[in-house]
Amino acid sequence: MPPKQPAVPSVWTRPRKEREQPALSRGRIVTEAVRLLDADGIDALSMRSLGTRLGAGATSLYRHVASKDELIELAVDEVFGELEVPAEAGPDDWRAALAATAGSLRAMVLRHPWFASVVGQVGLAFLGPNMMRMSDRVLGILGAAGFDVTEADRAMKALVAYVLGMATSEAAWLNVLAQSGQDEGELLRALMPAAEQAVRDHPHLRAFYAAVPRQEAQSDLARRRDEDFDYGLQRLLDGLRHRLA
Amino acid sequence: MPPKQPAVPSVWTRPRKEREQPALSRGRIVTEAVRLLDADGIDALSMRSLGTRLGAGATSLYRHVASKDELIELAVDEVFGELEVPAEAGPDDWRAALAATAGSLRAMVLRHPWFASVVGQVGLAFLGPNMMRMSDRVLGILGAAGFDVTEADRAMKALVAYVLGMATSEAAWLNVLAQSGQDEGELLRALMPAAEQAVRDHPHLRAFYAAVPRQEAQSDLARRRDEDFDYGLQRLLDGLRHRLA
DNA sequence: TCACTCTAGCGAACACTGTACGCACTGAGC
DNA sequence: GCTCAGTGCGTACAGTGTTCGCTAGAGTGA
Repeated sequence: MPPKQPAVPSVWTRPRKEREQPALSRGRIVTEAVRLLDADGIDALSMRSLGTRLGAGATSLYRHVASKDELIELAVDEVFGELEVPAEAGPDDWRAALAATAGSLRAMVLRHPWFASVVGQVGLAFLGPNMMRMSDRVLGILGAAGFDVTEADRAMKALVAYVLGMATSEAAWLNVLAQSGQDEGELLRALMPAAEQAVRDHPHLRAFYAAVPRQEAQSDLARRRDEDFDYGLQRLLDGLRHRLA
Repeated sequence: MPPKQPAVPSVWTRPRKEREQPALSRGRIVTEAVRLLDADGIDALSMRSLGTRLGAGATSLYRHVASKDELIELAVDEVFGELEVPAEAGPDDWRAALAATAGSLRAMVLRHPWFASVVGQVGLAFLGPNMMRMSDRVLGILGAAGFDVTEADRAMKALVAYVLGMATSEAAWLNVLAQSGQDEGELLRALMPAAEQAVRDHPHLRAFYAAVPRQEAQSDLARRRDEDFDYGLQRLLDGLRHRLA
């Protein structure tokens, strides 16, 4: 047994585990889970690893969280809190407002690459408060643009599906990239021979591969991804505008 | 200890494991994996459960497959083999061809609901032969429609992103539905009170909820999903056509 | 026929996983 | 002081993916 604490503990010699508040809480757990996921990816998240990060045992977490699946749902909604959606828009700037929303959503996914690997499991069936807030705003923007209720809902679903689909595949590529430990250009060049081999019997794919420049700086690769994303987004917005006219 | 086998085994009492051919093969493993996934979902797929289904031990699989992740990638590409893409199309029917492709892709995902939960992990970084075949054809259709190489690639990415995003969220909902064991209408009605509660502070969401009919037959629910999917698809195709004009 | 190599399959083992259960402790209210 | 609810944790269980070294048989060449 260690000796008893002095009656008046100094700031330097206070008990290591200062039990100020309940110490563990849903909020703290979820925040730390997101931190862990961001840093080390989905495979690194285990109840034990998260517990030790919080200075707690693994099973203590279950007092605040029903299961690992629920924890992940909470982490997903936590991340949705970062989303920036214009509070409202008029019939003239709905397009800009939606584009900004889409950009913010994509950036959110790319900031948290693990998001891609769980979005399919948790689906959007789980309706966290943050996600509801953003849905409501997007519906508002579309309503102000002139869409009726059910069409606004469909337009929103389409936008979200496009952005998540696009960002998901980007994030999956970034995950591969991170695990390879290589530079993006290096990795691309390393994969090139296999790709050229596989593409031999596919004329259109081959034509595309032939057209893409062989050596590109990192910034060019990133810009190309931005353009890829923007292209489809603009086509979808064009289609929606055409619907209004 | 069970008694030894008789010296001359009859047809009825021959060793259970008749070793005809190599018995295990990459192909057989992948096919059975897809069957298992379709029947019992992603959580039911373990190397041991798959092994026993094939009348083999878990570790035997590793002679034919490098890891569980690789197995899943193979299963994904196997499923891509079901995709039906028109071999070619002219400048007048590219839109119909793309719509058919999109429908086939969506149907494929819904036939294999586990697909949604792995598509984010494996991404589209993995380029299996079946997926390359379909990419090549889609690029061909878009090229014939009048898009240049890089724009065709962007259009294809957008289409696939939209369809997968949409189908993924549908499949996730279907997964929840299947696990609940309830009828879709029942489950919706069961969730309604919580949804109305959560929606209280969100006027636009509330308006949408108010507009959706309370009691719908299963066929109506399915038709509504089809329409949701079609709406975004048509908007995207509109945007692409507008780009050509 | 023998000896040799090669390979598919397997059993045991390892390091982990998510989670159920019951005990220990703490602080609040009476 | 006593009770009681709530918080944390140690142990345990059933299961995971994967490694390693063994076995039994097929194929090959002499």
